[in-house]
Order: sequence, then structure tokens, then C-alpha cells
Amino acid sequence: MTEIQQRNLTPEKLEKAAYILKTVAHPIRLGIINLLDAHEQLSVNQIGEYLKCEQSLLSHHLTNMKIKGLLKADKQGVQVFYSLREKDLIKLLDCMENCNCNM
Amino acid sequence: MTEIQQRNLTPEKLEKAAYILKTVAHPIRLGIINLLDAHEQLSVNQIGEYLKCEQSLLSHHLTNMKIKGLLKADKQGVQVFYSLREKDLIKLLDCMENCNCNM
DNA sequence: CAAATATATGAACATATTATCATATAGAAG
DNA sequence: CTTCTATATGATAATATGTTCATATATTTG
Repeated sequence: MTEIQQRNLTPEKLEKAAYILKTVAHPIRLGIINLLDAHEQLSVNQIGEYLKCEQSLLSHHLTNMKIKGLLKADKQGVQVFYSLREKDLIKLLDCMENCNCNM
Repeated sequence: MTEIQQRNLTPEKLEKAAYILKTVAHPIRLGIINLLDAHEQLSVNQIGEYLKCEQSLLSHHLTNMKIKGLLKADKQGVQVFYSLREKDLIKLLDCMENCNCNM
């Protein structure tokens, strides 16, 4: 109660961090991030094939991630190409891979 | 569909990573991790005072994090001192602080 | 042993998240 | 203009998560 914390994590920052982590904390969405790290941009169809994910469900996830600022979408004709807006998100994956968190 | 992914993230790893991230993705639980990074070990009461969190709710969160292997508990008399089992979890916080994810 | 304190637990409830399904829209091609 | 393909959307259903409250347990102290 008297000591000082190392990190400068205000309650607001904790909220924000939790919000982002929550957006990321789902196997499909992690899969999307992983793919878009390796591919720069992919269409919904391509992502669906990679992840073996049904179109509607995938679309919901993509829309969600876009709304929350994690992805950007580029419509080209009928297709929509998604890419990472926050490249740094990948660091989370590296982090998860490198840490000993039972992985 | 023909290219090779950089990362070695199998579906199982994605599941596991999502599972851990989900366990972490909550303001109170991030607060706990942050505290336990700075303090080595703290009693439930101490954590509750820091985080202004009601005892029962906090206890639920702590128990949950313990079950999922993120924390360890050390009972000393009436008190229970919690500490991080996975020190590496802290990297997630660093990661969140350093990345531009709207923080 | 009674009382006080620290923590845990379980049920009930509220809320949020995820998945599914049916349907809509928009562009391309015939 | 009809059909086909790619994607989005909205409603619903299924499931999971977070919170609260009342109560239990264990330990310490008088």
C-alpha cells in the first residue's frame, strides 16, 4: 500500500488493455492475426479457406475486429481484402509463443 | 493457400493462446498481474485494497486465475498470499504498453 | 469455546460472447 | 435483367462470463 508500482497502468489503461486483449482472445481471431501477419492482405474467402471457417461466422469476426480498430478492409470489386491495422498486435503472438504460459 | 506461415501456430496453440489471453483479458485480472509483478506476493486483502475490489469478487478472480495456472497461492495462517506462477505474463503487459494498440 | 478476521464457495442473476441460419446487398458475367 | 459469387447483416439461440449475496470454513485471539 505504500510502495510504488513499476508500471504506469492507470485504471483506464487496464480497461483499454483488457478491451484489446478480449478482442484478440479467440482462436479464430488469433488465427486471422497470424495469417495477416504472414500475408499483408487477404480476402474473406482466402482467410476462410486457411482457417476452415464458415463465411458468416468469419465475416462477423472480421467486422468486429475492424470496428475495434484492429483490422482495415479494402474493397476491390466483390472481394474485401483485410489487413492488420495494428502491426504491433503480432507482438502479442510472439509474446505468447515465447512465454512459458503452458504453451 | 500455397505460401508457408512464418509462425508455428497450430490450431491447438491458437486455442491455448486464446485461453490464456482470455484469462488475462479483464481489468481486474490485469490489475492483479500488474500488482504481482511489482510485489512478488500479496494477500487477498492487500490486493483488494489496491484494486478497490470487493472480497468475494476478488476471490473468484484469484481462484480462477489459480485454477488456470496463472497464479499460485501460499496460505500462511488465515491469510493467503498470491503470486505469479508465470512471470512471463508480465511481458503481455509490456507488450500492451509498448504497442500502439490505441493505448 | 466464543468472537473476530481472512478467505472461499455456491447459487442466482445479469450480461456478454459466440455460433447459426436465413436473408440482404453489391458487383461481375452472361 | 437474370444469375452467380463474395461478403455482410440481423435475429435468434446457445453458451460463457462476471457480479452479487448469503453463507461456509479456517485461523487466531481472548
